[in-house]
Amino acid sequence: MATETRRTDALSRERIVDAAIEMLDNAGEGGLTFRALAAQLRTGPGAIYWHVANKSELLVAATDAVLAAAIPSDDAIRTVALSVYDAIDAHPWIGTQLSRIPSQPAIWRIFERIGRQLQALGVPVTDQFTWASALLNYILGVAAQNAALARSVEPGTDRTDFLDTVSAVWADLDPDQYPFLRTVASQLRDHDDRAQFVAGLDLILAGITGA
Amino acid sequence: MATETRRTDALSRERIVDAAIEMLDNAGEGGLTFRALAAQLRTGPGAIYWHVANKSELLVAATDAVLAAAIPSDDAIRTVALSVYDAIDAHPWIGTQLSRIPSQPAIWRIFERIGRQLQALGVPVTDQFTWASALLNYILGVAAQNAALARSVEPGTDRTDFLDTVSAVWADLDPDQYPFLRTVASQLRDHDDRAQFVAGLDLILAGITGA
DNA sequence: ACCTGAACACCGTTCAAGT
DNA sequence: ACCTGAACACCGTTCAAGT
Repeated sequence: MATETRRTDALSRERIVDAAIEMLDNAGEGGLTFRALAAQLRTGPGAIYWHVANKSELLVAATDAVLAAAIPSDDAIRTVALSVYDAIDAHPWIGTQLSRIPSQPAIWRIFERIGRQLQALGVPVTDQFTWASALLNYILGVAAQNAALARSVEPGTDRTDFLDTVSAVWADLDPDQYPFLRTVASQLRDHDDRAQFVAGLDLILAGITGA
Repeated sequence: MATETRRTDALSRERIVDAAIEMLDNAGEGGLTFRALAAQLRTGPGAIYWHVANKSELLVAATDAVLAAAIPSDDAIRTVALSVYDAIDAHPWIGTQLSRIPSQPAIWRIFERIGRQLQALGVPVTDQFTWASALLNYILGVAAQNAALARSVEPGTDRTDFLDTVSAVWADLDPDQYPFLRTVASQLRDHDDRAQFVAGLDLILAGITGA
């Protein structure tokens, strides 16, 4: 059995996915190109296709890798939820990915932890599946939504400037048509996305424990 | 003042957006092409750029048009929520769009209605903004997530077949690692996405009225 | 003012040819 | 078995030229 000397820069599915994640983080979704990826890995674009079927599969693999690494061993719903939130916040491109291909192994693991916690909370068996789904959907949906907002702000502009602008527009809307938006316009400027995420989560948890 | 005879097939932003929506509905996101759109409108691809800045703006306009048409005059949160859900269900491509560009006029209108309803429910002023955000995020996030699942199933395969497959995978998972998924595997097959959406919504509303 | 359509600068993906 | 990179079939977008 000959021991094989592996060159450290040998191509592998893992190295490809890692490089893809790095490119997505640095340059966003538009920055991930098979030509650029191949250049980074010092090979031709065709070589990648030996390890990965196509770009879609590569994006799924990248999303799964990031999420899998983010899920904590702790089962507490708030901990799991915030881990997922922070992971999507750090890798905003995952947001788009989630609304493209669901039911990935990493998502199953999140669902498993939420479900177990509901069991521990004494939730009736008939409600466990539905309520765990509500929590999972909330976590993924809201995190993705927030990532979208973060991405939509042009790299140059400050987040505060952007919120100021929208806030000003709200404050100027027709009072007959948009009384509520006018009322909360000032709150938009200073709101904390993460705290708001937790507040909504707590609302669902309150609904669960109150039942 | 000469009355001008307008040809019915004159190009306009509205006609372009309508044609784009039709192509997105028929062929999905990949089916919307400036060349195909131009052919449909019996013109060249360059003509579209006179009325629309680029593809991104066109997608935003299409999303906004569909959502604006879907929002009912009724203010009830459940009615608004289900209208949005059904609109995204009918035009799944909106799901991806929502997690790309937020804060569109149509979304403001939804937010406005939710907020007004919370005021009518007697929610404290300090909680109105946060809780309206939680509801909006839930509605958009979950609807987008469900649309993704609907789209991910290949046109040929039946939804039931797909859920059967995932259900079988869950039932076969390691009992030590995935006790919960194994328990609910059978429920996955027969669950109703829309009912589940409402159940989660009611959980949030219960949390709000219980506070 | 508005439309035309060829042309530019890219893509993802394939595949014969290499090692 | 794995890699190479030219080539194919597309894209979004631009722009000189027309009306």
